[in-house]
Parts: sequence; structure tokens; C-alpha cells
Amino acid sequence: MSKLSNTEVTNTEDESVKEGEKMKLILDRAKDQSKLCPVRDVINRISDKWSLLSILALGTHGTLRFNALKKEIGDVSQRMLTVTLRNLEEDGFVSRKIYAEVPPRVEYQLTEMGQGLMQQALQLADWANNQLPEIISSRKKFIKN
Amino acid sequence: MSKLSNTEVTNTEDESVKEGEKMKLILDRAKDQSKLCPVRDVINRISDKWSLLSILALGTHGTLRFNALKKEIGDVSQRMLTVTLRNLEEDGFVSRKIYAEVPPRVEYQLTEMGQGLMQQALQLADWANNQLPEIISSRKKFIKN
DNA sequence: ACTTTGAGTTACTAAAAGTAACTATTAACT
DNA sequence: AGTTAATAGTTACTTTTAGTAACTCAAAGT
Repeated sequence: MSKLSNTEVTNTEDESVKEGEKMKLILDRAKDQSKLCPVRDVINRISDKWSLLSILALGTHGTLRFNALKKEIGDVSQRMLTVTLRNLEEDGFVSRKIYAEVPPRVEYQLTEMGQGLMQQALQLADWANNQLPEIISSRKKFIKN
Repeated sequence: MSKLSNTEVTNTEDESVKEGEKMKLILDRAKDQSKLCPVRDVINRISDKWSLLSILALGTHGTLRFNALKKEIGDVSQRMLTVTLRNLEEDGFVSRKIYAEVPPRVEYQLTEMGQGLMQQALQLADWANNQLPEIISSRKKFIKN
């Protein structure tokens, strides 16, 4: 089935580290609250209302200034866009270039890693799109019962 | 009803619908708040603190009773696990079987679609794992400046 | 001297996530 | 008979997070 990684996860070793093994490791990590879990981390980052939208918008446009991005997304407030972009910047998904002008100009774009994240998001989105009918029908049934 | 097309991700059509096109459609959908967006939907569902963990736990164990799942996850409260499972059930990612016994027995397991979601999650997790060093170093730098 | 512009902050309110303590049911134990 | 134990939840409450509206700053245009 689906190739499990796009960036050559596994090493010199053979492919015998299978899904099951990997899954176990990931689960263990997720369960252990003491060390940081990349799954949770990434999920947490993109799980708010605006991160994915920002990433997708930047992905489609290449470079956008703050207000252009804001307009592109449509209904995000200034504060939330700022917060979102700071978070994405902190993790290295977007870069932020400030030009010392007045009025200020700030340009945002995806980093390479950000583009990778977008790829991931798109895959998920694609899958989600395909599942949508089933999800919707499941919800309808659930409400009935 | 029967599973409709969850293994059927990519269809009979040629591959000529490329990323760019797909991306645009997805973005448009995401931006239009009036119709439901599967990306947001799925992201929202798995973005809370416990959904992914539940899915991964069920994925590794096949079937689990409520308390077994609770123990497996470790630090989730009863209420949050209930809420999480209801949400996952509502969307058709997990199934819930109640046995009329005393004390009650309720068994949870992933549906086929739930397994698909887990695959998606694992891919994301795998990618995230690979990016972790870069994310961490990015965070360190960010704090400094 | 007053308004506009871009990219934010600040101070606040609404909503969501999370916790601790309670319930229902019946079998088993004392 | 009364108490306890087990499972799968609820209810009532508190803490966190998301979100909004109004403000700031510096220079240029009118």
C-alpha cells in the first residue's frame, strides 16, 4: 500500500522495519508525555483554525504580504493571523521578511519544510475529500440513533 | 451499509489532475465557510488531545474495551475519552459494540475508514519524526531572536 | 493638522478542553 | 440485609485557548 515516507526514513537497513514496528514506536512516544512527540507537535500546530489555511494560501501564491494573506484567507482577524504566522515561523514552516519601509512591508512564504508540510496536508486533504460522503452519511446515522 | 470506496482513493481517471489543481480546489473549499470542508473536518477531528492517540491505540490492539483503552492511553480522563470516542464514532472512524451485561462491556475498534485515517496519521507522524530535528532547531533560534 | 496605510498590540469576551466527583446496575462478599 | 466492587459513563465546575474590537506607530499625501 502507501509508501510510508517520502523522505527516505529508513536507513541502510532493509525494509523489515514494518508498519507495526514504526507504529509502536510512535505510539510509545505519543503516550510518554515527558518527551515531546512530533506527531502531537505537528498535529497541534496545524490543528487550529488558520494554520492549514495559511499554509495552503502561501503554497498557492508563493509569497504574500500580511494583508494580502489576510485577504486571501478571508475571515481571519489580524490578531489570529499574527499568532498563526508566528507559530508557523517558530517551527520553521514559514519565513518572514521585514522591509524597513513606511508603511511597513512584511513578506511571508513557505520554507522548504513548510512545503513538505503542505504536501502532507494535501495528502490528508485528498484522502479526506474521498471519505467525505462516508463521513457525512455516518454523521446522519449517528444523529438519528 | 457497505464500505463505499475507501480503498478506492484514486480512480479510473488519468493522473493529469495535478497537485496544483487539486490544491486550488481544496483551498477554495477551505475558504468557503458556508460549505463544509473535509480538510478542516478531518483535521479538527484528529486535532484534539486524544483522538489520534485513541486511533493509534485501537490500531495496534484491534479491539479494546473502554477501560482497557483508557489504561492504554494512560492519562486521559473518563469524560474526555468518552467525548473523543463519541466524536470518532459519529464520523465513522470507530465502531462501538455494547454487550448487555453487568458490569457493562463496550468494545471499540477501528472501522475500515478509521484504519485509513490511521494510515494517514502514520504518514504524517513519520514525516513529522523526520522533521523533528529541524523543527527543534528552528524553535531554539526563534526564542533567541 | 488630519487622514491613510500596513502590520501589528492590548485588553477584553466567548468557547472549548479538561478535572473531580457523582450515578446506575448487579454480582459477590460479610 | 447491607456493603463493596466493577464498568462505562454524566454533571457541575475550572482552566485554557480562540476570537473580537479598538488602539498604536511612523511617514506621506491633501
